[in-house]
Amino acid sequence: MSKIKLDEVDHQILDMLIDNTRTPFTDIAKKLLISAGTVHVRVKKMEDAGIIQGSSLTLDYVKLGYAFIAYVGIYLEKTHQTKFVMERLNEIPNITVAHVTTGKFNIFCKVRAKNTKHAKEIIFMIDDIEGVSRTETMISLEESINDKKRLMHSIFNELN
Amino acid sequence: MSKIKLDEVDHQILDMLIDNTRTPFTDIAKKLLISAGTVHVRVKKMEDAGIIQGSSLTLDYVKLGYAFIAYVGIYLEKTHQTKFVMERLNEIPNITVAHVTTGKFNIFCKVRAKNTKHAKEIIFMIDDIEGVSRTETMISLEESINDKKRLMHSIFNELN
DNA sequence: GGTGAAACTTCTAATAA
DNA sequence: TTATTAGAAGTTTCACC
Repeated sequence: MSKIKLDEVDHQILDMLIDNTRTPFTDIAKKLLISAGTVHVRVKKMEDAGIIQGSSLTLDYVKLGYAFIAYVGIYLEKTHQTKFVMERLNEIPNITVAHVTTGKFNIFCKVRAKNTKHAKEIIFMIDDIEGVSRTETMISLEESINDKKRLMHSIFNELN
Repeated sequence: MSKIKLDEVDHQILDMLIDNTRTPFTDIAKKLLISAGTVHVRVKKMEDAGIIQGSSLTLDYVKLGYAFIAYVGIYLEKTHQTKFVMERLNEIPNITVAHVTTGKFNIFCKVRAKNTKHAKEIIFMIDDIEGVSRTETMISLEESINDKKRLMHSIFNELN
């Protein structure tokens, strides 16, 4: 939790690990002309500081039969039960992320499903949550994910 | 790219790796009462099949000074230059994901920024893209990310 | 398919600079 | 803070089920 200043070496380490978390520390060390022990200490420091929260696999959901993505905007009834609805949304595994938002919608979430029929079921589940007045669905026809590295580079350049 | 059937063992392996990609194969092997060699072969199989696309770090963007999230709905001009606009969006590192959608908006994207002022700059950049007619911003006041594991369990139970 | 062991590679913590 | 080093630990291959 302590404050931490990332230097160019930390940046390079993150840069390699963000692409492949299993990159051997010895490889990183070789490339950065430092020792593997140093890489180890640096990574640990960033973990302890909470900058690195963890690591996860990137799975191909399309190959797993989940090719359908939609965003659902949720309008709540006047008696805003935002917290309650957010909790219910979190119980649906197919809702990968939910946001309380300003603007048109009160809540906004991303749905991942097998197909249209399956998505319909999930959207009906959302409609059925107490406090939800109406929903508006936007179906994704094409998804383009930006490389995490690019945001990181942008962040890092500003931190200097 | 070949078809692959995931069994319970594969599922358990993914289950452990999705939480921490550096979980030693020996640990997984111990827990599943199989050999480390088997874990290795299974993981490789899933990588070769493309189910596992890769691994990445989860960074704490708030700690990195990027606490602002917004979704931006984009209306295009009649002469839909969807592809062109998507490409321009992908050049902005702060746009983490963009979707071509049905519904109100033509394109829909997620913006990660330092603060309101910074977000404004990014939204202006979007507005300035040729072919963009108008944008509508929804600021996230609260983000709730669902555990990847839960979607995976749901997917896996259906695959049986 | 899986195993177990060998050979190889990597990690990690202690010591030293 | 960083480097070195050496023992511990993990990975990967392969001959054999």
